[in-house]
Amino acid sequence: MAIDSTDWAILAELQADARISLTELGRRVSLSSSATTERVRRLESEGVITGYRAEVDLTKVGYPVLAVVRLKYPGNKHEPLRRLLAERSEILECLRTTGDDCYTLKVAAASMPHLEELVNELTDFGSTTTNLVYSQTQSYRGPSAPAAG
Amino acid sequence: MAIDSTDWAILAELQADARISLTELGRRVSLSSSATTERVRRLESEGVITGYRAEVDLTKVGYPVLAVVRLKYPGNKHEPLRRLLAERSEILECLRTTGDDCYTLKVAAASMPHLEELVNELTDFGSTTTNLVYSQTQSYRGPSAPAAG
DNA sequence: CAATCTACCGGGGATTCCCCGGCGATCGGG
DNA sequence: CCCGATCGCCGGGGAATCCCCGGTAGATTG
Repeated sequence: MAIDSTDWAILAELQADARISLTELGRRVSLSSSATTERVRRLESEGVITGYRAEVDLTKVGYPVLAVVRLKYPGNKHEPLRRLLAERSEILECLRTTGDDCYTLKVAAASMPHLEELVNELTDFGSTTTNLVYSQTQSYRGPSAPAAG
Repeated sequence: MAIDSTDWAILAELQADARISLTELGRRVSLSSSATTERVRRLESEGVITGYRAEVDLTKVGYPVLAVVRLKYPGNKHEPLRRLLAERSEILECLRTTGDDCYTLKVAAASMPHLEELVNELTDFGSTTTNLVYSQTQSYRGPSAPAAG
């Protein structure tokens, strides 16, 4: 259950490159491949590692427009919204938060008309605030080991 | 350069599970392993696939508090902020956007005092708006193939 | 039609994965 | 102290996979 420094090293390596072999991973964290395999399997089965994802350049696959949309949704019926999220793969991320704007979404669109269409669909649920993203100063990264203890 | 439906199938599989073997990937997209390998290498070298990341459960590694922080930063000196982003691994994501709040950050903290400390550091740069995240309705996903054309 | 290019397939040696037994350290009880 | 149990780790061997090679079918060009 507890995560020691070796586990953190494994997590760091797999967050940097999830496709290295278990042999290479073991080499980097100074462990045999079988011990490494055992630890990775444990981290997976305990739900510490929830999956391995390829990271795709949105611009190169035809979604050059990235926006943050905040949704103020006064109602209480969240099912239709969930359905929209499932249908619309352009909605990359949806966080339900405290505060006035109860949802914060990250949306990828192929063009401004496409973005407009997406925002229109969201506006059915409440008032929206849309901000275009200039750049991703810090591309997504996962957690790393705490400084001490 | 162009991305056909087979490429999209490969991207979908690798976004679902980036650690499957190239043989298995080829099986799923109905291609030989060598043709699959060639396509994956091309997607990597052209920058379509930018990397492979393990996805980690933040709560299970000691960061149960997730927040969206918007930063209104009137100045023009972005270097100190970039340095903070590099130092502070708790800042998972940082988007520079249009609008009044020119940065939107996603922050993971071990506790409320820890979050307070992080927000304090950000407040050095400008006024902040912090929203705690209840739940991640849509966990992060990448793009998928457009409906038609 | 010949030459060329592209995308694909199949093969074989090197590498890796996966499951097994065994070793050393730690811990609690006799 | 000694024993038995447990845990994490190591090493080994067969099976699967990776990686690089040549070869083939279809499209394009001259």
